[in-house]
Formats: sequence, structure tokens, C-alpha cells
Amino acid sequence: MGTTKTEIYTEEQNRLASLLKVLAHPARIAILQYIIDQKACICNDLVDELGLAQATISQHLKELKSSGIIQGSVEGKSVCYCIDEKVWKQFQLHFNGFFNQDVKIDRCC
Amino acid sequence: MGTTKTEIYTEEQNRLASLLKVLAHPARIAILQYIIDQKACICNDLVDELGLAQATISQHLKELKSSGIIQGSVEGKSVCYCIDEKVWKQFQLHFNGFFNQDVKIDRCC
DNA sequence: AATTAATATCGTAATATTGCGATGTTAATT
DNA sequence: AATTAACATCGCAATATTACGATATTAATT
Repeated sequence: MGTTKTEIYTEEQNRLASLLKVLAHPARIAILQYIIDQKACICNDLVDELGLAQATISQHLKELKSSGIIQGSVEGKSVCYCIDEKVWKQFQLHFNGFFNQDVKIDRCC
Repeated sequence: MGTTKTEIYTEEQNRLASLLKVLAHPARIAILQYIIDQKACICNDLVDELGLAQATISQHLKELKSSGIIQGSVEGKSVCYCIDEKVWKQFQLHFNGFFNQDVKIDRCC
């Protein structure tokens, strides 16, 4: 019990839900927005910008990175994170496919 | 510990994250897609369509309903659920505002 | 070589989510 | 009035997520 029954859904449903889950946390939204605004940043910038512990920021970055939406490249002692434009555009396609379908109500409610 | 620190984020960040959270489960994606395709449905339809227990479907419907994205109207013994078009469009605005901003990479990575 | 800086990872406590059986509730049916 | 059908809610077990201190790891600096 307690586990999502992924077998019963389509691949697309699981995939979309899992992409949404990555973004469904204010810290990750804030991190993404910061990276977008600043073009790129390092972990410490985010520790200063948001009020979270370094371990916590690092964990959120890991999650964003493993989804592919950001990428990190080692630069000396620090790691430079930025948006992966290709993946970002794939995300857009997925989201737009779902959210921008037209919803016609013609019976009930 | 273990609780999201909502105080440190902007209203918009919290709001967007919370909307995304509602949709970040394959069952709720599947339910929404079914309601959109069929224009409307009752809880039992979903129990048959997906392989989840009635209590589980009812719980997901409650979550969708409390976000405002669907609405339910009592029709005899059953409850007819459908998309709230007004709220759906508000959701679209929020999502598009975030996802469809252009992301320009001009340094790093 | 020792120190410092930036980050990642581990371990853990607190909390949240998921799924479902059991049990209400309400309205139609018999 | 009893039964049935469709839902909602409660309570609980299993699991997942969040946050962070402590502790690596790695590369520049002194």
C-alpha cells in the first residue's frame, strides 16, 4: 500500500505526472526562475537567494538535474547550472499538449 | 522538519507549485483526461475505467474539486463531475506564464 | 602540504501522500 | 419501510518527500 499503481496508467500519463511532480515544489520553481533570470548560477547563489540549507538546495538541484531540465558543468570548485534548452522545449510540448487542448463542456453541471 | 517552508517563497511560486501538485499524479491526469473526453462523468465510471478502489477515486476527485478545476453536481444518487472551464482557463494562464516564457541561454554550460 | 571553498551524499526526523477496507450518508427503488 | 446504488469519509498501513546537520569529496589557494 502507499505506492502509486503505475501499471494501470498509460506511458504518457505516467510521464506527464512525473514531469509535473518535479516542478510541483515552490523551491524548485524558485530555483528554475532564478536560473532563467540569471541565465545560470551556482549552488551557493541559491543558498543565499532562498533561505534553505546547502544540503537542501543540492537535493533539489539533483532532482531537477535528473529530470534533465537543468544541466550542471563543473567549473573549478563550483558547478554551473543552467537550463537545458532542448529539454525545456520538450517539457513545453508535453505541457501544452495537455493544458492547451480545448475543453468543450456540452452536458452536465 | 519535513514541512515545506512556504514563507520564504513568493505567493506566485507557492500558487503555481500547488496547482502543479494537484496534477502531479497519473490518476488525476487520467481522471481529468477522461472527464475532458467524455465531457462529464460520475465516480463509478472512473472506478470502472481505472482499476482503483472507489474510496481512492473519491479521494482524487475531492482533491481535484478542492483545487477548483472540476466541479460536481448532485444528480439523484450520483454526482456528475465536469471541468470548470473558467478555472481551467486560469490554470492555463498560470502555466503558460511560466512554461512559455522564453529561456535564453547566453553564458555557461 | 595544509587550508579553504563549493558541492555532494548520508542518515535521520518530521511530515505528506497513496491506497483501500470499513463504515456512514443520501436518494431512488421495490 | 426495507433495500439498493452511488458516494463520501474515517482510520490505518505502506511509502514518499522535505529539510538539515554531519560528513565526504574535489579543486583552488596559501
